[in-house]
Amino acid sequence: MKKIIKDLIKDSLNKNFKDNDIPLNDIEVNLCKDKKFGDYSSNIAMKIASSFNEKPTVFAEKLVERLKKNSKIKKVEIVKPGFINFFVSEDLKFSVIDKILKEKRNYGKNSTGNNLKVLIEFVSANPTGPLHVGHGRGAVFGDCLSNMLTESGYAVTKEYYVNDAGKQIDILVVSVLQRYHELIDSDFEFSYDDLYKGDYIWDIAAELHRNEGSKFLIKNLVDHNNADIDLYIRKIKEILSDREFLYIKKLCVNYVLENIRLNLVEANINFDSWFFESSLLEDKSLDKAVEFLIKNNHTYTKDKALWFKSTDFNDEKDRVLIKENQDHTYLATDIAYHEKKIGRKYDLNVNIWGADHHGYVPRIQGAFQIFSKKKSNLKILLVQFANLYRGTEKVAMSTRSGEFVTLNQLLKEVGKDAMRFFYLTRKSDQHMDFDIELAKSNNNNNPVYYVQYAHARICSIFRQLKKGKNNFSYDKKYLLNLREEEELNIINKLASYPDVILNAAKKYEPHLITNYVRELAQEIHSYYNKHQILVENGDLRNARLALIEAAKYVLQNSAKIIGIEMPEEM
RNA sequence: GCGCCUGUAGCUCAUUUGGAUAGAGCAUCGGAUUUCUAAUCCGAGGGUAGUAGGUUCGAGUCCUACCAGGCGUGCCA
Repeated sequence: MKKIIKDLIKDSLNKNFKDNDIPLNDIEVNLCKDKKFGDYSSNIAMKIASSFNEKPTVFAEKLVERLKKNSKIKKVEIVKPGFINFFVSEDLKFSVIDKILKEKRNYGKNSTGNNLKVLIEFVSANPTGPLHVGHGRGAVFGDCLSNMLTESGYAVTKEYYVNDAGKQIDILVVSVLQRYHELIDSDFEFSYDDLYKGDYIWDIAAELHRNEGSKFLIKNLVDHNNADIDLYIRKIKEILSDREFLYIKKLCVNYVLENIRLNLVEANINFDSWFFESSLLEDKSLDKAVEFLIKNNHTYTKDKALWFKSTDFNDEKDRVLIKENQDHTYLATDIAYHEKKIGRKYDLNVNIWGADHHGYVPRIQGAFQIFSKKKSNLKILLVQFANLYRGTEKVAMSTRSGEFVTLNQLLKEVGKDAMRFFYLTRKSDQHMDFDIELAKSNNNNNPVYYVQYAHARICSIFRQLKKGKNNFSYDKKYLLNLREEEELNIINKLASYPDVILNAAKKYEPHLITNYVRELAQEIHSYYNKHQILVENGDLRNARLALIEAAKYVLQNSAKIIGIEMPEEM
């Protein structure tokens, strides 16, 4: 829709103002909030009149005079201080319904992505425990963003980066080993400062015991009792063989990761790819990446540690890659991981991180730039935290106390649809409050049901139709019967859908879609309440059925992007 | 201290790359169903957009300062 008008303006500018270098992408066309200003407006005259030494209104006059006659546009008006307002012909408006009924599930798709390869990395939570609600927002955001970009013609790969090689995993292994010993001999009593103490640790220990019996019993394993955790880990590694330790580690990671994967599937999030940090060590990518940095003078040695000169890339200070004890930091493997990404030749890389990692951005962007040797095509999106509430009461969340609400608990309590919708109603860079009570309420407070109900009502009308003796038959000419204000409102809304998708994908803002679908539902409910669809007059009835059928497709299409169901009845 | 993010109705949030009269939901109050599902609709009240300046045809949106909150600022991950 917008494009048609844009093209018209472009055409006029090109023909009549040849000696200009107006970037044609700058032509802006917007939906009018107020009907009296028409359907669409452009501010182009106000923007560029000054460069022609003319008043915006005068310039607009000239521009409009020379607009090519077009049957799609009914009327063009100029309003001070220089808006050009377009009134679209009924015929063109109605054609949207025709288009939707033809395209069905494809309505709203666009090809701006041009089949470019995009890698979206998100969640990537350490496999040391179950996902909690803090991960939920980023997870749902990333998934919806993937859907949006797919809808816009990108070839999207969703990837989870698994940190299965660092110290945290060793701590997980040690935690499990201690529980394993307690399981075998109840006389054991360990302290768990700095270790993981969630119930799932027992489960993994039990699994280990189920599979291997008492094979890994360490006779003289003593409580680490606040001893340095690194020393404790090293000691256990000395007692067990490398193979044994690796075996237990794999078992732990697999257990936790499978749990995470299942949680995500329940939330309707499916990853295409799981990238393991450990693979960077196995295939020497880490060493190669570090060597490359050294060779190209991006590092220096200080205090027996190897530092990355991240200050060259607007970081506040330089960062350690290899510690004094010769262990690598997470930054080192992260850099190696991103080096790998470049080698995988994606046209665009998107990382979705929690906002608490924002300090990490310059480092990774810097490293990425070094390895890609050209303009960075890495986009790092930060998702703010969500505070969890039960009614007015804030739910405390701390990993320390082990008192965090898991994503799975949230899923069970509020359901997949409500959870996803809620997470997506706010702009991602905005802090948000997530009220569990509200999300699971079965009433009009809940926007998910509001939207789903609109769909169910439409379905219900078609069921009702089947019961009667009439059928729905469609012909474009029936549409001329749509004269009610509410009908035109819905048509306008339906017409703007592709622009919403386009815009949301361009700005990486899924909330535009949840907002849209809520607005559409509102128009549908208003219409439903005021007007009967199944009227006696056959032509009118068919026109109205065509309208709500089209609305149904748009509801379904947006629901698919949001990742929620659209039930036929409620 | 420094850096990043945020501040819009009583509450939770929108406001389409700066546009026309800043909009929804919740809550409050008043109405609507013999009719396709009332998980719905219609209406009312409610605003110095944190504060103060600046930029321009035009600012909630951009810039500066200050105030308030969140996060970051490890040889942690």
